[in-house]
Amino acid sequence: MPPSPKWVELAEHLRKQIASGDLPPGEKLPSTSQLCQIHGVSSIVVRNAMLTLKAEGLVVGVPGVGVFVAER
Amino acid sequence: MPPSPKWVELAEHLRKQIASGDLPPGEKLPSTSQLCQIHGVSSIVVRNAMLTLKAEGLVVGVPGVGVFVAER
DNA sequence: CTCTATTTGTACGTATGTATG
DNA sequence: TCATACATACGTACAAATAGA
Repeated sequence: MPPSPKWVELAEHLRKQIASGDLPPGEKLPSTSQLCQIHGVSSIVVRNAMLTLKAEGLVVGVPGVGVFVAER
Repeated sequence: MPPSPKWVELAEHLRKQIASGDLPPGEKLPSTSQLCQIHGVSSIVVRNAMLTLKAEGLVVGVPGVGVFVAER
């Protein structure tokens, strides 16, 4: 049972929140710094998770504003 | 016209090679170090490109061996 | 079978640029 | 103009897996 990487777990965590409606479309996610503090991880973990979620089209990053849940 | 990030260009470059058959399924891609040297980029660029391609299911990484083009 | 080299994967830190408010 | 926040980019280290001598 290979332990999942931190960034995978973070990505799945956010994916669940989006799927469950806890994070509705248009909702702003916590900032990178906030996610680092909340989950006790480094920026790389958050970075990789965001990169994956963006590649999946689940979230959209807006520079200077934040990362938002995609509309569809 | 926003200049595409290096890792996006690298990912698209590899994607084209896969789509065109230049890199057939099962083919081994150059190693991370090789890609860094070939394209004159850092490991982060290669890392992000690989992360994206793996998320898309286009390539499969095998630790200790290399990264291969997915079978389908 | 053991040792070593190679390669991928994960992880941390930091700097610069850009865009928004 | 300044503060905030995301995006890109570079460097490095360690662990695990595999192949080859």
